[in-house]
Amino acid sequence: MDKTYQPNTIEQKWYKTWEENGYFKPSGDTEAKPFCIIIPPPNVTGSLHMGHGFQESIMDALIRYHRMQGDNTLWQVGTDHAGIATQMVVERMLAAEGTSRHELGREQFIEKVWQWKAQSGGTITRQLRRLGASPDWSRERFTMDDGFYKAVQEVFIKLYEDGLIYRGKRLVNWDPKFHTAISDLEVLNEEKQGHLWHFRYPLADGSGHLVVATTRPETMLGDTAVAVHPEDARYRHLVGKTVKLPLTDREIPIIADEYVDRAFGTGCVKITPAHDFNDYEMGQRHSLEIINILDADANLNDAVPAQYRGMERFAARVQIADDLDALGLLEKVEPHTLKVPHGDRSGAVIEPWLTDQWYVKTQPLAEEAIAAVEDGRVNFVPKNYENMYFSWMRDLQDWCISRQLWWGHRIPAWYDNEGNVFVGRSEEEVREKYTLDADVALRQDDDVLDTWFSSGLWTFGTLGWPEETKALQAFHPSSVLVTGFDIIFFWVARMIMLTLYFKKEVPFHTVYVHGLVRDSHGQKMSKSKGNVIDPIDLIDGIDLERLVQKRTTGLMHPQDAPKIEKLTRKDFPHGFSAFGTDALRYTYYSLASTGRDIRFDVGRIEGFRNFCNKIWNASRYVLQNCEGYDCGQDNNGDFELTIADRWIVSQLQRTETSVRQALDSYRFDLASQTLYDFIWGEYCSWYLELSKPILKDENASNTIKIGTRRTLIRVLETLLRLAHPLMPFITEEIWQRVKTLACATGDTIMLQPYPKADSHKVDEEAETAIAWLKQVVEAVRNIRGEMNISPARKIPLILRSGSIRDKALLEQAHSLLMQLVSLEAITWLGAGEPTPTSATALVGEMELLVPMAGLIDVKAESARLQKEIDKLTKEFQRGQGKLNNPKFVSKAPAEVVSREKDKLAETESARKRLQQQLEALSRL
RNA sequence: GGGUGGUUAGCUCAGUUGGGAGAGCGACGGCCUUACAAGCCGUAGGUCACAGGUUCGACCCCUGUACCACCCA
Repeated sequence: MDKTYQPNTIEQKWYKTWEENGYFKPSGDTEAKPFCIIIPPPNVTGSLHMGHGFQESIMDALIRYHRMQGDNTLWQVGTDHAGIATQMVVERMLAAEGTSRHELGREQFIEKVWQWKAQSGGTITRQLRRLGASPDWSRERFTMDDGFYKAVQEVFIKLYEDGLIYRGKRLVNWDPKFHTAISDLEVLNEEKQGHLWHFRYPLADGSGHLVVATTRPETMLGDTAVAVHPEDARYRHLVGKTVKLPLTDREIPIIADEYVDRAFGTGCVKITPAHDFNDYEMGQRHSLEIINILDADANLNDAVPAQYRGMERFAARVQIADDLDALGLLEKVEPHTLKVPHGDRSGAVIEPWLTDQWYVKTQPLAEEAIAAVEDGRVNFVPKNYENMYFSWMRDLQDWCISRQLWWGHRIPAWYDNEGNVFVGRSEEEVREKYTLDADVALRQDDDVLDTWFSSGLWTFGTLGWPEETKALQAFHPSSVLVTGFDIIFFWVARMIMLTLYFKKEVPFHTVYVHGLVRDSHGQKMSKSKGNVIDPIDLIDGIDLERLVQKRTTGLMHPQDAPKIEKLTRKDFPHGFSAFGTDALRYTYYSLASTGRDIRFDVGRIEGFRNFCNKIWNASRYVLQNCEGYDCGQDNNGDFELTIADRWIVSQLQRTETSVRQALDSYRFDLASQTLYDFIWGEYCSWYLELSKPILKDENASNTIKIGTRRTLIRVLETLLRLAHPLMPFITEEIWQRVKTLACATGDTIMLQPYPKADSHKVDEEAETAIAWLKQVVEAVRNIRGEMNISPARKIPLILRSGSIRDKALLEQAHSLLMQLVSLEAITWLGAGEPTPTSATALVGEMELLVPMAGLIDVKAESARLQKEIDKLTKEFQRGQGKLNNPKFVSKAPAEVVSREKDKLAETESARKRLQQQLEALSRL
């Protein structure tokens, strides 16, 4: 093995092997438990960001964990056509080429999109492979492939036939940039500083005026009423009268409605049913006229007086305010903060606009979907997301599913010239179904479906539905959905609704919700902030100049480049070294505590790269000492286990239990921590060191040496399997080298059984023995360290006042101790023998003495002792305070009290001994 | 305005039935020790946001406050 761990040389090699050998496919074992994860489909033309990296790493850990447990495991993979996002990208490309989709026409445009997909569609799946993700690539799906389109059609038609999809003219959220309707969820409300204008509307009878307050003066041209609260004494007498709407020749009524907030503005509001959701509702209640004054670009249309026609909406706002002012109708303008709706993709200010759209009636679907979570058929992890889900589901509006886009699933509906609607799989089927003559002209709906409509069918659509396939039978419902909280409404809720309706079962049993990946300062990663980290750069490494370049090119606001460059140079003065996939994945896991966002700190990935290196080198040590030797491969051979062997095996059992427990409860952070502690803290730091004296000892028996090698190699082999779901590459690379020595068979670690604790191997005797040994070692090391005794220098150790147990333990550990702390001799001081002046430490009742002659400075040792004594004194006082409290003694459980008493006695005894030692030193 | 999560070492974070505050990174001191300097050994550093309450005992449970983040209206 190379001396240093080089991830790049092993990762791609193993991935290729795995994929070529079909290891990612389900075992197909129908007796085994099924385990299935359906990937949240990334945008087909997208590229991997930190959020993906995190999410895919979690899924892969679960998949590998279950696969190793022998489950019939499927990770279903696929990509999403991402309607708006993809169309936007292609339109931008066309614009750069000086053309547009309208010039190309629908068919050619869609052809262009497919070309773009063919060209850039492989990026994300290639990157998934770099992460070590192990989905069954042979089953890869795309939301626009033929089979999936069939599922989408079936669902649309069935819902339509069942009366759950309808077409209607309503106010929708209109995106004037993309010229499409969008759903409520795709609208982001941003707080903005604006104004509140107060305008006078003259009463038609000439008896005065009303003052209305509005944030959107331009819509006044579409006002069809003025509303006041029915109990508002200021205005009650005016209800039923009319006002003359300024700038127009219309008279509009004054109405009373509970919805009016008396405290807002003047308590009089203008009502524009065509351009405000609340006003629309009120218009319905009062049968008001609806006057649409905007066109698809959100410019004023021909329904307004001539001088405003064609005017841009925000220009019109200023103009109308000015004109009213000129007429003396502007009473005042106040600063006002308001929520302005924006399209999540376009960023354009959204207009409520009256159009014909398709809707899903959600309430009947929601009821069952709520019940499924209430009764535990679907569980959220962490649990508190269920409340978020409930509160949204209980207040669900109908879902607008039509989009005025070209890229997507075209709505399977046709119209005749009279505007009658026919829904079916194709024009032919529609003609047959509705017995339409050949001479009836039919035209298909131009719109496509919301991308989330098709994503909603993802769990069963990818498995072959509407065919009753074997995969569908075996793997649906899926086991776990791994997703971010941000798409619980967009996707999770809709999947639950649609799947329950069509499959009569839930799409998944568990929803694991992870947090957002942020930068180390807690900022969201975004191109415009220039703080994006590309996971691939962490794997392969990138130098500072290339990183700066990457972050500062293609910016929406090029003027930010210097700021971004400065920040980048400050945060990452050396760019990133090539940390490798395993280190990256391990970092994700270590940060994956539930219910909070994660701040990605590059310092941590370095630590885990070092951890990989540690495993690498430990394995080198083990192999050096095992290859070519008898490691007990012959299970019947003679071998003998030392206390250290029994101890590490015992610790391994406990680690196996904890890691499994952590993975079963989605605590990847705890799993990674537990493994790290065991591998580095116990196996490497202690066990490998403990093995050295034995393997080097020429007097040690062969059976003991075999036992040690056997333990070295078998514990290593086991921990590789234990770690494999988290760090697939390095574990495979090393496993291939150790498997034979450890008597494992098989072609890949991927398909080995996942380690399971054997409670018979838990050995408390060995654990106490090694715990004692560690205490002694640490006490001597402390003296060495504090006294600056060179590690190379051998020192004598004298023991005094030990118990029979101490003596027995020493007997057992004598030679190990000699080596571990580099001693020249260990001697027991007999009763009455003179004590040399020494540095002192305590292990229980036993005193450790390191004679000072030539080694130790009295002053330094006195200071060290004093520090120890101070610590003990504090502890003593704490304990004494507790025990002096009669309430504690009478009310606390007896075992707590007695533990406290023992502790106090120990502390006091230790303190006294050290005190004596200190006094002895001061007499010198 | 309603809701959720958070506040623990300089930084990033653990801390599950309430009973002596932990890790990694960073800092400081010492080591090229035959697996590993991407390492080893040692050390320092915390009124667990604040204020009350419950309790013999609170980082943990309850109430309130402040600040941060996010969701919804």
